[in-house]
Amino acid sequence: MTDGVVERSRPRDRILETARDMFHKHGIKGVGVDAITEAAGTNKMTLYRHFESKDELIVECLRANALKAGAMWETFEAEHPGDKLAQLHAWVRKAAAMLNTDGRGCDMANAAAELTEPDHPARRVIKELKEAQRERLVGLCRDAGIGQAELLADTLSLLFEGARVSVQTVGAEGPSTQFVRMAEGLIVSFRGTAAN
Amino acid sequence: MTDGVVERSRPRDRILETARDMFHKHGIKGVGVDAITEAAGTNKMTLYRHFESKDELIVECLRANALKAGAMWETFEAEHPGDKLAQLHAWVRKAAAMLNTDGRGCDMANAAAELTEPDHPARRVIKELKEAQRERLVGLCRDAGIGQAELLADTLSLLFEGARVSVQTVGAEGPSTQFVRMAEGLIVSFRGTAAN
DNA sequence: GCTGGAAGTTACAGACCGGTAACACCCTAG
DNA sequence: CTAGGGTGTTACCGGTCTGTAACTTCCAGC
Repeated sequence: MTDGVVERSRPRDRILETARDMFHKHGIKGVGVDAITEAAGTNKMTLYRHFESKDELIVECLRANALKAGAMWETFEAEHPGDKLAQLHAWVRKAAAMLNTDGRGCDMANAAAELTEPDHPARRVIKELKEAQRERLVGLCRDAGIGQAELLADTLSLLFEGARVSVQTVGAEGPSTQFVRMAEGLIVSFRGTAAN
Repeated sequence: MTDGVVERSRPRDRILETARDMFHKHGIKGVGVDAITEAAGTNKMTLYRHFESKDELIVECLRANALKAGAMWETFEAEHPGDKLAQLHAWVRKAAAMLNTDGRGCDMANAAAELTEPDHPARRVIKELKEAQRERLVGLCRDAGIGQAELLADTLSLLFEGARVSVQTVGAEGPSTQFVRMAEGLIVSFRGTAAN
């Protein structure tokens, strides 16, 4: 499971999966289409039959990431049915786990750092997906009966985002080790405020 | 003041300044040495007489950035001599101002996102500079008489880091607008705890 | 004015990039 | 068995990248 994702499945799926993995590990500009197709056990022509350009492949990878991340929320609901507060704590634990298992930051944030052209197709997708992500967290906080749900959600989300870049810059032993403590403290503090 | 920093000064300084600006705006892998030297009003040979490689130029740019950021702290001390709490609030205001004036994130974080090779010379420099940055903020919190200075400093720093990536992904009208509110709230909250 | 070093110029090497053309192959649906 | 679409192969295009060689020009200090 290094870079060679060569299970037998349809070429398009292999390319998408391999590209996701390699973009995540080596950055978007750090990976060429040749390297992707080779690792996916196929060739460049096949890639360009399924994706009209590398940029479209990038966009598709980001969407696939978001889809996978969306599935995460469903496990929260499955593990704590109806208990929105427990689901929020599950989110915190899940976020902390990601900090320890993955030294690279958020793919969307990394992509935004790399793709600086203001009209790059990936930028609107990133914005769109990040806003959807925020809506979900806000909804969770609100349903958990927390006053100022937006503020808590935004704070937690900035904290997590910051923790991910911190892991990327100073490593997993830096300030990100305190993430759970910070997040739990915030939740307690916000629970104290009236839910008017 | 777009990309053409061609004031008359020594070529090395012009190259360094121009590279800093262009790396910041377009990303490291998004800028070639030819483009840098042209914008700096010089040529490639001169660049390679002063920097042994692009990687070394990158490292030097990061160090120059940190130097400039270090000067910021001195203005805090100059504007609020001895009043460490006021300096901490000045840091919050300054951070918020950066969120609104600069749509790109932290150069070190962006560089870490782009330069994925684990032994890239820039990575150790980034870690070193980020740790120094943290020490400064921790010191400020401690001198401001705040209990759990490390935890507050880390929280503020993760919040700020997260706000910068948020600006880069969803824009300045997203969650980052709440940064000052979050930060001030945290400071108040930590001031309440005993300084034992 | 002369000299020596810094800076500019041109050309090039070698590698890699994204993307395409033309053609051979294989495998499955009919 | 056959037809046809998906796939593989090879070669190529034009461009860009970092880095270097050889040479000229400029300019300050003596």
